[in-house]
Amino acid sequence: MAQSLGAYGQKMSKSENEDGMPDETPMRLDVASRPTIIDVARQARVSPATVSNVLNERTYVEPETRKRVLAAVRKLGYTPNLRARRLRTGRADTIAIFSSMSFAVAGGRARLGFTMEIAAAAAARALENGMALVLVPPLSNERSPVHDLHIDGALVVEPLQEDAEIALLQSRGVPIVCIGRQPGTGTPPFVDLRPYDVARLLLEHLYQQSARRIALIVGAQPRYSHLETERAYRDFARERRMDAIVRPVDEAGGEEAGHATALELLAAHPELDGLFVSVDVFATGARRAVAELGRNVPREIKLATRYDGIHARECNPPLTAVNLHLDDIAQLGVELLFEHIAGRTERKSVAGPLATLVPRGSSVSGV
Amino acid sequence: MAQSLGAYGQKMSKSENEDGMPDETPMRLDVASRPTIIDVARQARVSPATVSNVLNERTYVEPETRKRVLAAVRKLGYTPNLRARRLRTGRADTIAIFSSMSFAVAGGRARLGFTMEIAAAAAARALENGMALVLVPPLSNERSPVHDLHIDGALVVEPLQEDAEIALLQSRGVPIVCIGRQPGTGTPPFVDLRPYDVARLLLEHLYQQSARRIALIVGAQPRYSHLETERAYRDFARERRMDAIVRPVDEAGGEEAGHATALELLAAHPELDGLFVSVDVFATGARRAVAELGRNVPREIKLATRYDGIHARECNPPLTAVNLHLDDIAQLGVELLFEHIAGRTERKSVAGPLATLVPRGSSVSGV
DNA sequence: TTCGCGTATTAAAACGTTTTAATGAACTGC
DNA sequence: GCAGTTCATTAAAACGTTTTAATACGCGAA
Repeated sequence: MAQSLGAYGQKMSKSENEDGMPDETPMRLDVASRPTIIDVARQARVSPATVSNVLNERTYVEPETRKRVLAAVRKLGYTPNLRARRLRTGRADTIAIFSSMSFAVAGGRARLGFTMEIAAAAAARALENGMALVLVPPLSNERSPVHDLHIDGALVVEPLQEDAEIALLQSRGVPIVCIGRQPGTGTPPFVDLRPYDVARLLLEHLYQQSARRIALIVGAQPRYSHLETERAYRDFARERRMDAIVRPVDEAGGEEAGHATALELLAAHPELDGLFVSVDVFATGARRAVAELGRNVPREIKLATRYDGIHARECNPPLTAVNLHLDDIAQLGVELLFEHIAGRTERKSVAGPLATLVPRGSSVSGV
Repeated sequence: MAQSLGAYGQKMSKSENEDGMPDETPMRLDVASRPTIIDVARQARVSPATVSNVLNERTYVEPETRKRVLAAVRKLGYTPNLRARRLRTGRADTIAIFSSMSFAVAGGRARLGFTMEIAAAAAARALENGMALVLVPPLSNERSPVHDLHIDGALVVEPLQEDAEIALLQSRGVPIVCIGRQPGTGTPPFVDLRPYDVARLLLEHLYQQSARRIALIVGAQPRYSHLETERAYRDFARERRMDAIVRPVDEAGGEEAGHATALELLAAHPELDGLFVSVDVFATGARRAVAELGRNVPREIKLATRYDGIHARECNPPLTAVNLHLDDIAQLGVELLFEHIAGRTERKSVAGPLATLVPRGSSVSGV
């Protein structure tokens, strides 16, 4: 049993009960300042520590005491001051999302869709767990204000092999989870987008649609998805005894680069009947090139891309792609990040859900 | 002149100078904990208050003292602990961006582009001013964690007339700036997207391309842009002695609703030769409907939409639209918000930049 | 010499939590 | 009936700043 009514009870009965005369507590004349944990403690005739213990479920507290505290919390409409809590605990209740591709620059609009789709889902997930998600544009100058951002962890979308953001975050000891593995060694934990499987899925589909001479147009940057896509393609080509024809293209070139590359490719290899263009902006450019050359899609040439974003859907004909289930991916990423923030660092990676094929008019007739 | 070397100087010379024997300061064995303002003060032989004054330029401090402090800051690599600063000052160094349309749900993808384009630009702007931008998905349940988000201000994108988010924020006294005016009375400060001018611009363009019977498909939700678009259209029709044909469509219907509405509209009014579809997803649906009816675009029917997002660009033919200069809009919004946060609440609105026409194949032949 | 007086600096309070160590009541077992 | 234990609760310290009120110094005037 609890011994009852210490100093707090005493003070309490003097200053807060029904008598109209608050004694030492100065009258609250100031504008609606929020009640503090001390106000709650007074109201419930316990110490601030007990209130804290009730709210954070850190210690066993007598059911009756707990009830008094909760009643006081409700009555006063108390919500803890996050700034104070953060100072004390050192937490930030915030995670950030980084994209190694510029959020706003041209060509990046495609990526913008990808990153932002993840960001939106991650924001929802984070908020459900009482964390805010902040958007971090790429650091421009050396001495960027990003440096004194206070975050508990970071999500990094499809990082490059030598990623400046990641290096910076690691040097600050900030837990990181990548959406898509970082190439190279010492990679941070990540959600596996399974780019190899995705590429195989799309290639098998093209083959099944009777494409027999398939070329690959892929991003030139050292991202895991690009590297694995190429590996999957080469494996596929070897198994099918198909010439491997690969064109790496700088991502910054955008649709125009895809267009130019496809033109060159089809001139050099008129026999092609399939094009796997793994970056969606390249794919819309390639589709335009095919049209200009008077080749029918999908009858003469079948096209497929990876990310089923707006580019793929709005193309004409719409592009066969895969649904990567980015909202699930984002959720997995946030959960993994929370684990690492909490110090449970066992899981180094999580496999994303199986991507599902979305067959469209660019590879299937009459869809 | 400053009197020199009080207690801080004394302590200093004992514990920190070249002698290898730190006296009372316990040896720092713990892992790289960041230097505090007290460490800096010791190093510079001043009080923490002086360091604070130097860094915040709040008081005149003797040039020499200032120099010592700055040197100490550099030497120790001191950066202020934001959590402590925020507790003391009550600031959050954070703004949020709200969209009244779901970030993630289907149909909202269109809006996702719009909101996210603004969010990306706003994030960059905010960060330059030492503020973080957090993404806030729409509040789902009554008791959402959004409630205890700590922010200094909020950006709200194209709010509805009775906007739950805005009501909540206002009740908490959070400064708000809307991107696009809120309909009704008591509207928060806003960046004017000038929807009337935008609509006029597009209608004049269609007219100039010799469309003479133009109908309007517009969002049914009470957003300022929809209301003003309709007003502009009616004014335009009256001036040109044209029948006003308006179809309000629920935004949630997405492309399919646009498609259905256009079919109905063209059946009821076969004489139409122009369609102003102000919501981009509706527009792609409408374009599909026109194609199914065997009417040529742009020869027989000219199409235009408002937001030049990916939908408009990837349509076939691409849709005539306007460049709203969302990055500039975002910048203006952030600046206006900062003013209001700082208490300078004179400016109630800012006019956005003039939208510029982007003529495309949906209204101009051979573009 | 003394008495203000302006001023650069500082001591100490305050912000509102969480956490650690202490308290003291009740209970157990001898 | 007393030492030892358990356990609910609490006092007080701590987190690292900013801000307010006080301090001590130099200087000019009386």
